[in-house]
Amino acid sequence: MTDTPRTRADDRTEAIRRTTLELAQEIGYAKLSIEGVAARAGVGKHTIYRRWPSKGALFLDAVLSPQQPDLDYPDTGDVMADLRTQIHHAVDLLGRPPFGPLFQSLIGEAQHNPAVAAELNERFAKPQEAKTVARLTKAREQGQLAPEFDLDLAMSILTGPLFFTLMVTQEPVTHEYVDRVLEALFAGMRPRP
Amino acid sequence: MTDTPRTRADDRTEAIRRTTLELAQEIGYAKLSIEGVAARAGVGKHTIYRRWPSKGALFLDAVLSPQQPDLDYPDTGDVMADLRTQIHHAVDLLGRPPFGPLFQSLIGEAQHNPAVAAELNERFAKPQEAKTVARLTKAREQGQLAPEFDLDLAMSILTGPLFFTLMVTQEPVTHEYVDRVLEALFAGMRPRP
Amino acid sequence: MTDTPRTRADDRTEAIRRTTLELAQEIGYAKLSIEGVAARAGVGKHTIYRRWPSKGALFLDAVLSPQQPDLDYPDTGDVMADLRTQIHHAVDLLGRPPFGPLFQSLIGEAQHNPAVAAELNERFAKPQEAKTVARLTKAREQGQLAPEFDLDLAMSILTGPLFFTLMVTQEPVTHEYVDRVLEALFAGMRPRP
Amino acid sequence: MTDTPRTRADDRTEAIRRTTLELAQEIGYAKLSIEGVAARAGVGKHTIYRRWPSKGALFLDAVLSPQQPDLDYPDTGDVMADLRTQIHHAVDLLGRPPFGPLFQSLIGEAQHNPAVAAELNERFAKPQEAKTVARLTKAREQGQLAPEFDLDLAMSILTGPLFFTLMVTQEPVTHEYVDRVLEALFAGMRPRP
DNA sequence: TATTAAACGAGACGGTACGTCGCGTCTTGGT
DNA sequence: ACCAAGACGCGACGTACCGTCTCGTTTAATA
Repeated sequence: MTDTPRTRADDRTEAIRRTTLELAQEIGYAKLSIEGVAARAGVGKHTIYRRWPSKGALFLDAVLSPQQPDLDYPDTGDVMADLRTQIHHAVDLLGRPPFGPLFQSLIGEAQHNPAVAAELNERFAKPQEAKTVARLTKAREQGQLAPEFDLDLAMSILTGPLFFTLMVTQEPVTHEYVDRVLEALFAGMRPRP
Repeated sequence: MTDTPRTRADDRTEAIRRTTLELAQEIGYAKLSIEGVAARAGVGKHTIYRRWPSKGALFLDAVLSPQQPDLDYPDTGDVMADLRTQIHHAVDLLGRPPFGPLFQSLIGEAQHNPAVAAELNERFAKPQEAKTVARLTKAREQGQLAPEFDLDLAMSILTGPLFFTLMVTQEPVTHEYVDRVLEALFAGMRPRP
Repeated sequence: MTDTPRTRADDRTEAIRRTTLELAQEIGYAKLSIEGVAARAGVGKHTIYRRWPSKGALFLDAVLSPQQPDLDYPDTGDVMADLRTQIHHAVDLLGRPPFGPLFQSLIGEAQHNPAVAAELNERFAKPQEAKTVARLTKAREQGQLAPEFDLDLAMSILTGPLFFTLMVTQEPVTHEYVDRVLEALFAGMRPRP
Repeated sequence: MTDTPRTRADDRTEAIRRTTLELAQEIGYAKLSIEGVAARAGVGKHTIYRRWPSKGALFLDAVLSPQQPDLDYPDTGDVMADLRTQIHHAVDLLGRPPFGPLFQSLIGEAQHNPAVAAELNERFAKPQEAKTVARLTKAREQGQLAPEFDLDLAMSILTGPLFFTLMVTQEPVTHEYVDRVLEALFAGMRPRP
């Protein structure tokens, strides 16, 4: 019966994260400031700097802490269908408010700040990759995937197109679009004999 | 016999762009400031603000102006080989100093600044897509591509994995890695009958 | 039959002076700018700089040109009454809008700008002093003034108190107040035997 | 046993005042800038703006703080002699470097800035007037002054001429000139019977 | 009358300073 | 002893004018 003792420090940490998210959603990451978060949270700036080294780190923690965003894989036995379902979820979460813009800013920040990039990788990309690889491994064992398919490339190939659209062309991504991408990836570009 | 009249204004614009690139390479985009560019270029701040609305816009223009980065497609008749060559070039340009870090920052900035995102699209993504689609169209006509292959997806599928690696996982991208991705894309994930 | 030929240059000069006065009355001397005058007058900045070396000089000219402010002395034969009348006029002109604030700013500017001070002296103070001395000389000859009264001091003594009130204490100056000052100056501080 | 605790804030305030005076004496009030004071004092601009609302207010405080300029009245029993002495002191202080130019600029600034005018009055003109009136009251009681002499006018009449000369004609003021003015004020302009 | 030089409007330009904002560090005072 | 509150040095922001400097375009006086 171990209850989590919820220290005062924990409460404050949580409050700061919550305020950060609120503010970021209201005014955007670019206009977010530690000064503003401290004021809104009723907290001294020192209390923030004691916990996070930079605005980027605070933001990343605020965005990734609340929930490990639910991007787990279903397993219905049909890998193509499961991938489809999962990527639809991903698109819904990452491509739409309220989470979408936060996530977009987070990746933007990672381009300027290596520490943020590293932590983003550790806390988001790698776990996600692990899940993907696990699901694909199973699929391959069941013969639903080409046996020579290179699992190291899984994330790049499956998620890369999605990110490209979200971040470079910045067009809205629909389920239908995702389906077309998935279909193309499965079929391959090479003409069938 | 059209001579380019090279007005004084043009010269200054060029000088500012050049200085911006220099400074960005020395200290990085994050520490770049309009004040700093103005000082180094021996130019009043207003002269910069008269031309570009923000640091991001200036930086984008400085990065994209010098040369339309040479990412044209060769055409040897073998589309797979040509794609390989072109993507190798892209990786060499976008993934390595001096251009790589600049480009990375540029995409990062686009996540915070819609105007930069739009111009990045207009001046970089769309022209590149047009070239890619043109090359693939030809290949499809010659039967080197599955006839049902969806060309609208071309950029996402071909370039997406590359961007994902450069920007999310931020691992170095080798020619060998690109080759494996390309091979997978061509073959498809589906097991061969 | 000399008509004044009113060249275009003269017209422009006049237009700039007029605009300067207008603007000064609207926004105050402190916020007045040559840039603003040029824009309002529909005139290039050069055209102003060609005529006046500084904002102060322009302002002085604009304030003092329109009319030699009518501060002439009446001569009814009674010097005390005439001084009274004249100083009432002076107070009405210098102590009240629209001219009062302009004049106040002008003297303020003269404290920072020697050229303005010199011209203010030449065009305002000295002529005024000449008139005063002339009137007092006549009065002394007619025995209405102590024969040993030192005319060099006339301006300081007669006008000084007025300026002090207008510029240092900046209280409103009434005719009644002026009368009391004049009476005191005439009577002297020394007790009568 | 009250010791003055000399907080850090007090020290900084004093340092800024001192620097302001220094700079003003070196380059003049017109070229003085808050930026310059901050740089010289090794202080952030905000630290100045937190204390004074404008360059004028800072300057006034810097000029008037160091010492209540010693313009007290002696009391030898002879009011005429005492006034003479005091006004000589005033002329020496206000009409000569280093204090003279500062004071002149201060009054100039008061013409543009009502807040400065008000504080100048409060901290300089009114206290000075109080002293003058006190001394004259005593003199009147002792019969050295015309019993009907209007003490409300004292400052205007005694100091006005001095200010007029210092600020409008801007001629140097000598002790001898002051003496002549004083003599005239005592005697009055009216011819003796 | 046609030519030409000057004056002109417009406004770009290198500067300086403005007053504001937020950074990350350091003090202070209250609980 | 910790913490909110916020002062502090600093650096950059974006703006406003300064006084100088091209630009074409009138305008008027000369050839």
